[in-house]
Amino acid sequence: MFQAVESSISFPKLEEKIIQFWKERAIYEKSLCAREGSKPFIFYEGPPTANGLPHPGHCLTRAIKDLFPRYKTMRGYLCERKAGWDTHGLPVEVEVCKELGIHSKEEIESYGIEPFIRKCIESVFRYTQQWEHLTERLGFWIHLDEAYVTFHQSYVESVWWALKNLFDRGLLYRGHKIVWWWAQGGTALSSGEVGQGYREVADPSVYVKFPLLNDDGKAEGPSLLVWTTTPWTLPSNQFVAVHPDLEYSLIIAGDEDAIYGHFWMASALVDQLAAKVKLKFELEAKCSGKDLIGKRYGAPFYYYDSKLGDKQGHLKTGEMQHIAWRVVAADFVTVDTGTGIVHQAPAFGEVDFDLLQTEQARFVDGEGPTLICSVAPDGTFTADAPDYKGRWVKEADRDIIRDLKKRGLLFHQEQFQHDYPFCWRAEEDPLIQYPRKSWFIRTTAFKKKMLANNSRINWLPEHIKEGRFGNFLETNVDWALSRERYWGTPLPIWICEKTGYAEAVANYAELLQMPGLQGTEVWEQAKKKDPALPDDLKIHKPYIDAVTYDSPKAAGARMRRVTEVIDCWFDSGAMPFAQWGYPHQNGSSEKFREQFPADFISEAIDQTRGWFYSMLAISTLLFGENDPNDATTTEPGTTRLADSPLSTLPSPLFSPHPSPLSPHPSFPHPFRNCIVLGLMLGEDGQKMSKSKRNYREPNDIFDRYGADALRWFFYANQPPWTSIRYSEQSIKDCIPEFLLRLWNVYSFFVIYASIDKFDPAAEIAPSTPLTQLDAKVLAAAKSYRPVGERSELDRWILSELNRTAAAVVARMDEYDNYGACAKLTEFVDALSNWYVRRSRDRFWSGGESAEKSDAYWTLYECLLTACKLIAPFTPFLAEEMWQNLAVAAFESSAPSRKSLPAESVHLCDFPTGDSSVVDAALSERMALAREIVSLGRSARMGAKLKVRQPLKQVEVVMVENAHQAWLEEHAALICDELNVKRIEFTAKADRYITYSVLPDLKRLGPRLGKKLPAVKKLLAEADGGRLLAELESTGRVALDLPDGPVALDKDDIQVRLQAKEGWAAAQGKCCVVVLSTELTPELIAEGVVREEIRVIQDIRKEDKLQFTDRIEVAIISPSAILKSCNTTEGYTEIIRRETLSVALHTENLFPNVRIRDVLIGEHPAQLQVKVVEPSNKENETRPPLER
RNA sequence: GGGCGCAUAGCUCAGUUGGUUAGAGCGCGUCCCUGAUAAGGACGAGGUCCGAAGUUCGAAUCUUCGUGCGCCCA
Repeated sequence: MFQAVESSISFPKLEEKIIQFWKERAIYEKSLCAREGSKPFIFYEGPPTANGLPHPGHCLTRAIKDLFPRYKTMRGYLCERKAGWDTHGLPVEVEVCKELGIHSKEEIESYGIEPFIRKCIESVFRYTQQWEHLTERLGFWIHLDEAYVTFHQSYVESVWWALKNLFDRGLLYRGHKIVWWWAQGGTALSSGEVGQGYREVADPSVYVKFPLLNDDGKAEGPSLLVWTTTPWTLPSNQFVAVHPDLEYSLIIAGDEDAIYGHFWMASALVDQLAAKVKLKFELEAKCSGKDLIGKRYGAPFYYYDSKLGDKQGHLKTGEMQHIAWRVVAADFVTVDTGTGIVHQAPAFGEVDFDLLQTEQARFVDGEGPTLICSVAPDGTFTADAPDYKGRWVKEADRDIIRDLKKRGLLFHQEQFQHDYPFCWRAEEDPLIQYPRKSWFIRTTAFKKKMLANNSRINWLPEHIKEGRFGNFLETNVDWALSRERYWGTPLPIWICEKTGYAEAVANYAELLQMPGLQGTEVWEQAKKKDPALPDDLKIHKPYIDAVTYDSPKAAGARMRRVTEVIDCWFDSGAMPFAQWGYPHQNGSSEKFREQFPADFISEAIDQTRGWFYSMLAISTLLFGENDPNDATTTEPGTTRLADSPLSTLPSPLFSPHPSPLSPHPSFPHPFRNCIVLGLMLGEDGQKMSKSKRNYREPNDIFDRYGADALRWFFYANQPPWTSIRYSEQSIKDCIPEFLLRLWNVYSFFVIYASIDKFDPAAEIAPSTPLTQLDAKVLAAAKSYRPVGERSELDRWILSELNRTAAAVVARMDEYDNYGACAKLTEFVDALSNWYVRRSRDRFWSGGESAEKSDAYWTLYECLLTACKLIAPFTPFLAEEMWQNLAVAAFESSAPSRKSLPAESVHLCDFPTGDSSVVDAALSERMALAREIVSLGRSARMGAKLKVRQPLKQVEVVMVENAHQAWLEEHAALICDELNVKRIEFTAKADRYITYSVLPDLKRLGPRLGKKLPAVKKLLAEADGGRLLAELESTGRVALDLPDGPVALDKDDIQVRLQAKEGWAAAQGKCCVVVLSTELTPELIAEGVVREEIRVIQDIRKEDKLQFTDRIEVAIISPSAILKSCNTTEGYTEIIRRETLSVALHTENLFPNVRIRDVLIGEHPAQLQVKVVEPSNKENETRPPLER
């Protein structure tokens, strides 16, 4: 038997109970064991950082990550879920700095790297507990206790292995990178930090003349006019850039008194500049940008002139060319601002630097231009620029401009408003772009492969593939890997202090084997001093920096580790193999091979250039693809300047550490399907932020509404990739809309099943295997009839059930949770608002009948299947229902049974739908019946006729009569729902309606084209009835258009019905429903009887009577109709039966019973209700009286 | 500044390959039904489908431009 269902349900409480149940019974573990040996479904967890508190956005990610593994597990796959934590990186350091009240690198160093790093470890796990609690509370099943952690030695060594592989293949090299540099703090800022610091400022903007040189190197003729907002970069000028396809003009600028300039500039900007400087610009000549390329000009400052002014180098083509102060071509030159001639100082701009590299590549090695930089890392001029030595660059702007003016090079000067980044930690410090030595991964050499890999990934939404992610790969630049920081995976490269020879080390053990090893005692002593020090720290800074060994290249020289750590995105991107400690951990090769690549990952869209990229790049570089024809090529201009002597690129298939993945896996890897989630915004549409308090703490949501409500909100309210606005109301609404509606059906079932002692256990033989408790199992029950023998309503809902299951499976297999949820919502609505509603009489009927037991078996099956269907979505509710409907139902008979229903719904197989039970025609017909009912109600509304008032008849006019016969057979159902005596289907009903004939535009559009509007007009104006008659007799409708006749057949047109005025009628898409409004005394009396029943039932409820309590009723009224109803045998019998009254008194009131003044319809009455058999145990469990 | 995305009812969001009267839920209003009852249903009001131009017989849907917002990158 079933356990009684609480009348008021608290989902949060229920969920806490279920969590305990899962834990005690180890259900998650069992769900894995049950699938041992099955096909794997591979999931990767993108590691979150636990040094901040989780917010609702994290719930979304975790909810989606939970859904598909649960679903796939129920579909029979083995889906292991290994958690992970991202622990390195700048955000951690920033948190610690905040805590310590410091922020510069110097302050960190004076605090001490060793204690600083220990603080980092503490910080990383500060909120672990909250994260773990959230994970559990949300119902996200994942192995937290086996989580991979990016700072663990095993993990770091996997990263080292990967880096050594890349290094040995020449893919990891040293070069320069232009970074946003905080000169005062001596630190590069990450792009996120730079982005925070933009503000609008006015900077000096100068137009400067660079005189062109003739063949003798003399400045005689015109100049080039360049524009810049950073005068301090002019001393480091190396080139100017023009666009080869733009038109340039040679201008003489002056007024009546003098000529102020003779220069080239882009033609498109001439008028604008002339207006600005209020001078007359006389056009002397025009040329194309191409014609300027290669021309030499005089450097704006002399500082490097003596060394480089006349210096030439050999081009790779064999010719000679000057290496500096030359016009070069560049696509990035525009005519938006400035002069179309762009000053290039490669030290202080990324595009400028790229251009320098392109130039370098044209020259023979060693003969090309090198970087000019007259600024020191602290942002002051070096001795290279003696006039300004030691002065802060921004502060020197004014004097630089003055100097240019003095030398006649300044053409114009103004203030320029633009956005410029400042340091977020020191608001007054502007950032400058500055070159730093950096280590790079040569990802550009794998661009084609990454694109090929990407093209085979199933991205959701699809536009990510060609859009954001594809574009990002197209503009790929080498990955700047190193960070001049402290808390991160140390770059495992040791360099000979004498020769510069470098080598990579794959793991700690390998390092310990190195000749002449020294420095490990630093770690050992620290550990001795503090045994609590985690061993994983020994391969971190500062300990690892102390480890040195003999150089193989120079006797007596030491190999020392480079000081940098690496970008923490490399850590997380290495997780496909690093999570197993591959290749050094025992068994890691097998594990890696088995769990690679992932079938499914999901993160938010901000991970496009983060985790999604780092995973794809690392996997593509390390594991490639088994395609011998796919040679890699280096794209010109995209590689960085390499300091390392490795200039030739070995094939990526070559590896000194052969991969155990042999042959190399096919693309895509390391992930096949990726759901890119939208960002979750706060209640106000802004980014969620703690200080704005525009969202609620996850725990608070769980306590108020429950995890199922939150999950359903995520899955069912919108496709997961739209940005979701946190909406408390929407989460709340999920409860009545879905959870509670299903719960009500479930509770209805249990209430009636208990009253009627519907007991599946008593009917199914002990030997029957019960595990799945699906239709096949239920069929073994004694009173279970084959679906085909049941009523239409039963067949219909079972058809809907199986159709829904098939549809949900189809959607979920395509990772479309939103579509799947829509199907589930539709089914629960059908079950609740039509099946149960229409079956209520059968459940309420007394005694036993085949129809009643059909209703139980049907609803039972629907609920059992539904709780499996919703299990991945709302796992708690599903479990609660299963525990009662399946587990508790068979508990009492358990000892005698061979098998029991699955211990948990999450151990069940996911229903896929039985197509033999699906009846599409029936679905269509029932939908029609529902529409007729809906229209009937609408017509009643219009005529102000309450549903409780019975009517004589309803007439239904149909557009098509295809389903008429079926509807006639089910007239009773419609009559009952509409409370009418008779239903009539009318083919021709010119009395009630007019016909209009509409063209089928989809069909006729391509055929008729421009004639269509005329056809539309003719049909609209014509008499629909006449056209239909013509169609019926001739099979077609002939129309005379101005440009010739057109014939339409039956398929070309659609018929619409329109109810005429004056009838209680309502029209829908395919029919019109007309009510008969005539009321006879009998109908009125019946209406009164129904009113009276409702009033008595209300009182029963109000008095909290048991369902089965018998009552006596006394009613006294001056109303003749009421009196007559209450004394007419036929009516009193109905009243007594429906209200379980043993007697209906109309003469006297009872003494000592509450008298109620009520309105029965519009008839006043005094009414009393008295229980005749007080409720007791025996009474409660007794079935209702024979009624 | 560049790339990508979004913009539909008061709110949260759907809208399949272009097709006739653009939908759902909530909220609001008017009612109804009711022993599933702190549910359920019907009806109504509420729309410049962000704006402009274009393609087309026909545009919320396709194209171009613009505006606003978000993310990523500068």
